[in-house]
Amino acid sequence: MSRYAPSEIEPKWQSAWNEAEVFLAKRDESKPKYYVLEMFPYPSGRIHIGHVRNYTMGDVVARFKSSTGHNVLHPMGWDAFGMPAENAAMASGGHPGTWTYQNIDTMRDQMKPLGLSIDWTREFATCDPEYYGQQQAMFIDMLDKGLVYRKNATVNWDPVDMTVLANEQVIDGCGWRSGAPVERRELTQWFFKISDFSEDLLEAIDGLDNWPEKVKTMQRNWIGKSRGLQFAFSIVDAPAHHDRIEVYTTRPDTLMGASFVGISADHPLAKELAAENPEIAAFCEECRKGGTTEEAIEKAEKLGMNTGLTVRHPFDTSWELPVYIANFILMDYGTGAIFGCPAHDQRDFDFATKYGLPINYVFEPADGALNDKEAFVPLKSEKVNYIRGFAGEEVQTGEEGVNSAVDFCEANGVGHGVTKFRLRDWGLSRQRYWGCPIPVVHCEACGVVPEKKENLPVRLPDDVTFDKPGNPLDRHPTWRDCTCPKCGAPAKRETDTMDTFVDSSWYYARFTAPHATTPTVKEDAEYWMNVDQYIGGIEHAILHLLYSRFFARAMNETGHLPDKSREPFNALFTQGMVTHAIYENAERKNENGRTIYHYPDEVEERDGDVFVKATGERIKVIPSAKMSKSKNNVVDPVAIIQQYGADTARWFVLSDSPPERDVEWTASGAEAASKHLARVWRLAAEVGNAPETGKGDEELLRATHKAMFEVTQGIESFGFNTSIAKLYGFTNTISKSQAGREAKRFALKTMAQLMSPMTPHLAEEMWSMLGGEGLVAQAPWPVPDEAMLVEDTVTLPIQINGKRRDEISVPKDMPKEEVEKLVLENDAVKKALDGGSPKKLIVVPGRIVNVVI
RNA sequence: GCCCGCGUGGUGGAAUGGUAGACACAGAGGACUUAAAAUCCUUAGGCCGUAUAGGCCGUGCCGGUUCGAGUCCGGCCGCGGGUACCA
Repeated sequence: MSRYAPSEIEPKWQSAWNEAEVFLAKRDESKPKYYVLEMFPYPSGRIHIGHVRNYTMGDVVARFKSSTGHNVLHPMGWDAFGMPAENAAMASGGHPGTWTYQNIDTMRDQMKPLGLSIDWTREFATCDPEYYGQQQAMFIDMLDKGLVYRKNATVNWDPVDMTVLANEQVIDGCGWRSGAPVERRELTQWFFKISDFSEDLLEAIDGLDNWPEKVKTMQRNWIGKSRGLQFAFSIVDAPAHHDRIEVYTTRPDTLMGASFVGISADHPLAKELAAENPEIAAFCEECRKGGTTEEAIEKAEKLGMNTGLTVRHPFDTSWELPVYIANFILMDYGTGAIFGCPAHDQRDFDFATKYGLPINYVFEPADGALNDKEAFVPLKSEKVNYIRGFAGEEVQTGEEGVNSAVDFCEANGVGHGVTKFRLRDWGLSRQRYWGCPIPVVHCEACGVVPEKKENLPVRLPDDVTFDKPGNPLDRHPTWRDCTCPKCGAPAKRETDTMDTFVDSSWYYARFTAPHATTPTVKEDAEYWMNVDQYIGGIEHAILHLLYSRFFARAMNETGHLPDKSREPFNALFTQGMVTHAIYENAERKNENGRTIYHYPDEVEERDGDVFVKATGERIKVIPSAKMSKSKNNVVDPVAIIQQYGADTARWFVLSDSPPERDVEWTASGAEAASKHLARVWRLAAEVGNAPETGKGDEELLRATHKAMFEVTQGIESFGFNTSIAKLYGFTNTISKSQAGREAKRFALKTMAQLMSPMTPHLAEEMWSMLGGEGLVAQAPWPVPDEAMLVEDTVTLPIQINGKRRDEISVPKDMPKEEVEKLVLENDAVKKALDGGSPKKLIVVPGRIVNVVI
């Protein structure tokens, strides 16, 4: 072979690894274990470049850890339940399962050529009955422990299709298929009691030392611990059943600025009033319009209706406040009722302005004047001057004001201080087919009864159709029919399936014993857990990671995970997303009136405008968005792999952009990556041409040790792009070096090792060409000799008043005084001083000198 | 709306509070070649300048802290992610 030929060497080394079972993970108490996990993919159909980036990063870590003496577990599986499979079945017939397993086969075939160091014997899909049956077993254990319960919750209801919609299926407040305005409707649903763990989940964040600060901040805010006051307003001329309205407030210090009380349209009082008053009933209906997302509710126009009722202010019974029903108050949070203080809350301010309610300022800036055109909402940590305060100092922080107000109210019999969390219980019911069936039975006599464990898995039926909207399990002629596990009487199965977040909340634990007949196996979980390095997208910062943290706790309490695994991920790295422009057809919609999106390779650019190649239709380009199948802006890496090889693709996705940052995908550069790898290969192939000994052996040796140090540092800190930059530099050094054969051979063998996590096939090829022993994948990582890293002289830049003017070269450990002397003799410095002496002379040893004049 | 990020040459980006632009892409110029491909070399933030002299400006915008700010603090602007049924 006379040139770099990835299509020949890549399959060759992949077989060599397979034969040597290099990536097979076996328990081995003699070595420290290391569990690397990348968030498993949804089998959407084809891998995209974001997958390549994600899994290559994990592979670099896995291979690096393996060569530093760790027993590595690096598995792969499929997050296989979910809506797209049902959508595909609706769009083109067929069964979601067939679609899913075909996608998995395709994607596995696309991934394997990448040469990832994965133990494929542990592969599973969450839609395998073997997996979801164990999930059902855990559900039953959690039900026994009181961690699961049923209550009412709101869903998006499509009144035309008579079906529940996912938030994604609500577009501009309307159902995606019917186009009808969506309503919020209550349904009895299953919940996990994640709120039992609010405090624990919050406090334990402090211990997550190797998690990104931003993720921890987001989780803290999401859990949202707040201290406030819960108290009741008594109602004037109270209707039957309701003499008081219980409210919760985080700002009791603003009680003297209250100007109205607002209740949710789903509040029991609102419902009672609606029953007698058609106008109120109509308004409550109006409030239920629109989707369930926080965003939709927050952004919707704030509407209220005066109920005609009034309540007494707790401090002054002659002061009456009107009671409004308002569309922005959620029954799910707090008590479903608030008091409004327009002076210090912008939303309340807008509401008060709209409905002509008074605005009474409670405090003003400690220095400066109020602007009464808007609410005054300072940080809670900021000192303010209370002009209508009732507890604590006149000038105090908002936080102090709140605490004094709670104490005062408690002392005066107005409610009590309570701690609340924003975090709500996790609703896991889905009215859909393609998910894990909730293993319970509804019996007329016994009520809700869990299925017997020996009857698990409760399998999804295969004979289902998707020609009608709604849940096929509900329509199935016989699947629901069963007998009560308790009394044996005829009963009906639950038709709700589980949220797919349940599937992904414990897969990391299942990988430690993927084919066991219990959810986990004690010894395996004990050995392999926790995940030492978890890698995934920042888009999962809250939901997936929080649910997983909860689930690990629940599994611990039901005996499926050891105590140490209550926090399952020791270290987390959130890689950036690969983004790409979205190409929206500007001239045409599809038959349902929906926007048409085009794939990147379907369009072309002409004179600054973008057109569809086939039809010439104009395209509206929406720049830089997360790659998403529904927007068709995914880039297929298979062509790159076929043209240049896996190593080029791997090298390319790691180089240039820092792993944590989003990257806008551009295809230019793959060619250059390939050229570079060919150059490195050539250097290795030509090493024999070098003379026996040469000039610069010592220099090359030093450069080699420096490369070991710098590349290792990059890998350890997830700076793969900088590691690669150093490898480019090292390549240039070798290429220019006049050193002899042995020095070059050593440099290139080191190069092979340092490149092996990123371009493992090329590394093996070089290793074997250069006479390396065994597989480079199993060779120990090169460790630099500290003595070779020390530089004798350093270049010190000289700044004058903070601007670089000159530089001097001095021995590395020259004392400060001598450096100062040298600096004062420097021409540029002398010229600037003009005979005078400097105001200040700053010498930072080994770094910089600054002369202040 | 709210929470969390990000913003540096034509482009991707580098830079423990210490020489801004490493390393690369695209570009320009050159060598080799009958030619091309491949390869190698040189060059490059902007402005002024005959300039490898010298000077000024420069990390989204405005201000602050510091001997020194891309980096820390405050306020804006723009973009991205999440917002509990997309995964």
